[in-house]
Amino acid sequence: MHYWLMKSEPDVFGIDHLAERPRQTEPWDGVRNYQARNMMRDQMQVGDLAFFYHSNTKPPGIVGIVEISRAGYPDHTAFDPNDPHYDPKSDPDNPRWFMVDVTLQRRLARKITLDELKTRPELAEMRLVQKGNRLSVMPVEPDEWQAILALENKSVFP
DNA sequence: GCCAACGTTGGC
DNA sequence: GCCAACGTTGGC
Repeated sequence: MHYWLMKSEPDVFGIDHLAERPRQTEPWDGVRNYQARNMMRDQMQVGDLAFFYHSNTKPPGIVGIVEISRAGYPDHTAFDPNDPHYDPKSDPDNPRWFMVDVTLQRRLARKITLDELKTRPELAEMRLVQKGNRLSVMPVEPDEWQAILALENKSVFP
């Protein structure tokens, strides 16, 4: 059992989109970063939980929790020349990119913003708040996971 | 829209 | 194997 954080731009695919999908489940496709791929391919397991993070929006932050409902399998969008995530170097016999399926578990009671996470001393080591971080899929330590959940029902950051 | 901080590519 | 050029991410 591992904890994760997964970023998506709400204009492209946000938590509202996930909520509208059949069984509230969707493949997490289009990831084209090797570190992120390795985690999805090798480490994510069915039953793992991940924070759903909205990036490139105002303000960025965590908006929900998803469960990994299918472990790593080839990202077929890499095989489709008409797909924006097409990668000619990936082929079905030797796939380069992998994805997992995520299922919405619940929305958070409120958005926990990046700004708020940055103010918490207990989260100072979190990957998300480190300078220059760009990973779209990253591990979350169990104590960080609990610390973030504990913020959910506190009054909104002043 | 800007741009810093990466990550990838490809010539050499 | 180095590294300059280029492309992308994502906060601001």
